[in-house]
Amino acid sequence: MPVPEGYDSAVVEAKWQDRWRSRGTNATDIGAGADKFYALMMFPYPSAEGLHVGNLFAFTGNDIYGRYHRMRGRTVFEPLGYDAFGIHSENYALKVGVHPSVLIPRNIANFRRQLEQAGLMVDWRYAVETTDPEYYRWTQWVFLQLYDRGLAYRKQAAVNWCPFDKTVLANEQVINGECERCGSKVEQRFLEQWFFAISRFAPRLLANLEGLDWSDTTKTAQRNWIGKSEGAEIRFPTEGGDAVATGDLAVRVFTTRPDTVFGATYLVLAPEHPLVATLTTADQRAAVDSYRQLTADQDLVSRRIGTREKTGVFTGSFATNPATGGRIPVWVADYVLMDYGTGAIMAVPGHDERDFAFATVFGLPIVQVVAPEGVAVSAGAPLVAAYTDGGRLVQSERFDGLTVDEGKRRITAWLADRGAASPVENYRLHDWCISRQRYWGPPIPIIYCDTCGPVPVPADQLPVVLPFIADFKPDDSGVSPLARHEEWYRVPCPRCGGAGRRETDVSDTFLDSAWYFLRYPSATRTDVAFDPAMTRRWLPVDSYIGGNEHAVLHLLYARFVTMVLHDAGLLDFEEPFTRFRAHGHIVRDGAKMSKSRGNIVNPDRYMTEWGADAFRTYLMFLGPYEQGGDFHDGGIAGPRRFLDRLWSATIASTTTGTADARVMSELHRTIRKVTEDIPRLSYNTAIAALMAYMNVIRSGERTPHRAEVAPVVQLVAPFAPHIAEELWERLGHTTSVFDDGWPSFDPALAAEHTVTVAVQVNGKLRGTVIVAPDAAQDDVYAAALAEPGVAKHATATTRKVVYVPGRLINIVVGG
RNA sequence: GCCGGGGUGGCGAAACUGGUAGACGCGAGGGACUUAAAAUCCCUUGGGGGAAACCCCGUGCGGGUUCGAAACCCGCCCCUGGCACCA
Repeated sequence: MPVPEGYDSAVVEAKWQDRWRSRGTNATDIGAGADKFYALMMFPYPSAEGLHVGNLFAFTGNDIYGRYHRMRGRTVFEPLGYDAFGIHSENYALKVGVHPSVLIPRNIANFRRQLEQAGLMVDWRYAVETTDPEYYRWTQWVFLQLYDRGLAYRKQAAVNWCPFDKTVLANEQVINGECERCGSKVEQRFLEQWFFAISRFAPRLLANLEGLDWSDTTKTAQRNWIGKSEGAEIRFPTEGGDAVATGDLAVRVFTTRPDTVFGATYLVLAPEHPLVATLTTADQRAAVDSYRQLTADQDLVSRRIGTREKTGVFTGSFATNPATGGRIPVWVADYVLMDYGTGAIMAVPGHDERDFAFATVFGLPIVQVVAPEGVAVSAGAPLVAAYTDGGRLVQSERFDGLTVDEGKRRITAWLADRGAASPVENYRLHDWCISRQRYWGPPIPIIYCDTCGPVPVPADQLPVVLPFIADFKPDDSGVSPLARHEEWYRVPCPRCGGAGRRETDVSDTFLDSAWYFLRYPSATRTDVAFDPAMTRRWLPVDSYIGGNEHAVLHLLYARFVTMVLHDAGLLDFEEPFTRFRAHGHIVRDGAKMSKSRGNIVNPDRYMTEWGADAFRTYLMFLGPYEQGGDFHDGGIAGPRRFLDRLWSATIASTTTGTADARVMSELHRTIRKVTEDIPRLSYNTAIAALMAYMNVIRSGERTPHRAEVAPVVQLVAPFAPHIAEELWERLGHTTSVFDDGWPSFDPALAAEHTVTVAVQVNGKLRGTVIVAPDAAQDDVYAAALAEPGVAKHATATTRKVVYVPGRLINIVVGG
């Protein structure tokens, strides 16, 4: 075999990246091409550290999928952009003392360089940057679409407040109840903030999941997050406090266990519950007020994750249990949350762990009303713990003996007849707070006017440009950074022309990413957010790939925004992502690769040393794409050697004579394997099959025939696009390998002529026989017994024979 | 605590729908080529026993179902990601 010219990845990759640019190979004709395929990848946050191996792993997997579909004849659109607003950029900018408007373009340029070096098939003409006013103008427009439909509203909500820095903190900036920057104790403050009414869409968001081709883990995560629970709302009339009562003084509680109402021995209201003030008696007022003050002062993080020790106070008033008619006390405790259900519960300490703990601390009565099947309960027997399992009702008067499920139905119906209850479905999903008291985000397009109230900025006045503020650090003034920019802050009211003030909050980054996939095909349009025709053509997204850390928030918000725009008549579909697959994560030293863990690896070095193609192939070979893999420097030599072999085999291949029939049969099996593995994202096994085939065509240092290697160049192309282009050209083609189709396999050629059948005796492997794939059981049985190793063990009478054609024969002998 | 994902050679992993466990790669050992080295190529490589033929053991642990289990069922242990008083 002649010594072939070596494979110089640097030269090949530079050459083809140039060619792709000059020939527009990666540009999609989004207005024309047939059989569209929108291959979307979650866009990255362009960090200052640059692209890391984890990003590249994710992008490469999407790129392979996109390139594969292109080779199969579809018009593939693979756009990419940058999610560059948000607290990460802002905090980093503060840390290094460079303004984010300077930092971000620099980071984006670096990302772009790295992404191009990696050989992604991205059509950069449609790149989007969320920080570009031409983009966030439409983010603001999306806000107004929600506002116009009554889906954006303001309400008081708690934020973490640092009294020293005089600023709002995100939950992750609160460490052990203290400000991460100055260490002072963080408090709760109530601010008017903007919310999107996503909870109204909870039933639809849940129901639509059914029809989506998404990773099961992601769907499960969304279902849990939406958190539907069925139960009843039950009214407990109260006697009121001392004050002369007006209005309805009944406490409405939500419960999933109406069957246990006979065991409800007290009520608990959340500290923020509106009835607390009315129900509190003069005797208890001081205690209740100070308890409410205490919970109000606590920061959100401690309130949420804080100790599970139960605290609370008695209001002094009583309610009537509508089932027993008994008089039960009404308490206030922070273990009841105002923003779930009705903000009040009926406490059943016998059958709820939290209520049990509370009742134990405060000496409240505990009554057992459910007992395990067949267990008798005497009224006085104390429970040592809450009994939360199923069983039959006891001490529940006429309902005794019913199962828990029957009890739920019958008791709810019984109470409903008397106007004391109604069946209710409750959702855990909360409305989406989009206000951020920050600088680095798109301003919320609202102007406050003393006479007109909040007025939306008219669409033709968008964007509300984020003003340049050199010093955007929070200061002692206690106002949002944007409020300090006087010329920007003071504007005339769009409605009456009077004095107005701009909203100084910016919106959540999740809003930027909740619609970016709609923007890509229309990224070049300055007159609309998304062009109707282009949107009909390209959406919904055919394949969306991203990290499962966005399984709930981002994916849910994107679905919500799409649903709203659909209802507004702006989109003709209501689910944006037909198919979604979560990729795994690259692990290093036993932990997910992430900035916070400080174990990130910059891919530049590897791409320079081994080539982008080898590095891409290596990353995909590490492990199953949907599970991720373990990054270790050593392994990359294997994929690189594979490409070296592919190179030399292709260069040296001959056109004289004919291809070896057995090699060709193996080739067709390999084509089949790779063709089946790529759509399943089983990239590691596809690569393994290609490597195994290379071992076959080169075994015994034979010179392969061109027909044996040419299809391999095509099969490798999605993984290692540069070398594939180069070899394809050297094979005499003038068009891109990505426009020359995908090899098809011939099932007849791929079929095996003989198969090795495992022979077991009593389940233990005792030999193998080589037979035709469709050999009859009797023939295989005879052949098996002719094997000495088998005959030796199969001496007793054969009782049974199990034959799996092409696989195995198991001879069961003896008695 | 709850909900996912996982546990297979020295290492990363493979195994279709229950059918020869360890494909493919890394590393390691041996050999060829070379003055030598690198590169490349070939062979070996789960553990134990045996001169060999061959035998036994082996997919986190303990049971079970089955002709047959890495895969299914029951009960545990460990690692990992997310959620977190959701009534």
